[in-house]
Amino acid sequence: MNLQIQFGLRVRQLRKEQDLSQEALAFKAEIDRTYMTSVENGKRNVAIQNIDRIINALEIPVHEFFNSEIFISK
Amino acid sequence: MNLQIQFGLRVRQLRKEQDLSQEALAFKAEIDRTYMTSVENGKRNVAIQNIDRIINALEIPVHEFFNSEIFISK
DNA sequence: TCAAAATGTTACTCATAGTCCGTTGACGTA
DNA sequence: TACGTCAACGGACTATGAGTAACATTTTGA
Repeated sequence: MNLQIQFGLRVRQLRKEQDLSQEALAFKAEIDRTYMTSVENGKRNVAIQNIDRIINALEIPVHEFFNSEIFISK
Repeated sequence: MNLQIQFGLRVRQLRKEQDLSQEALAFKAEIDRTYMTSVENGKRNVAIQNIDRIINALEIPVHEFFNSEIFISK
């Protein structure tokens, strides 16, 4: 389980908690809907600028985003 | 202050704490020496696979890497 | 049950991530 | 004056991420 996969899982988790569709979150983050899909599914080697956009769209501090069981189970 | 800048500062902070040169850390992370320089200086839109490599080379859990004042000062 | 909404997949272009070669300057130390 | 180490930078190059369109599939709720 690498960080790319974990990142996608965490995005999906937080998105669901906020009851947002992929499209709605993608809109907030100003990225493409299909791109968001592939990010959540761990298919993309996302760069830090897009990581930043996504985390901001999820309205959570960076350190809280990464403070999750998902990132602890190495 | 965006995540790209913050990431570079945090890498530099942890590298210094471990008394490593940029070259030594780059070697551990299996990335280019000159690339490490530009990452630390916030010049690069690093992708998550390289973020993963760098954090692993720093031998720190992901959630601890991001649990720093650097990332709190938005 | 079936239309609409949400999600997933493929395939493509183009910008840029990342590498590899080197140079320069700052800073010790002898 | 040399000498070594380290960090920053640049040019040229290749690999790959960003971004999107078109279509397929799954999920949903009435």
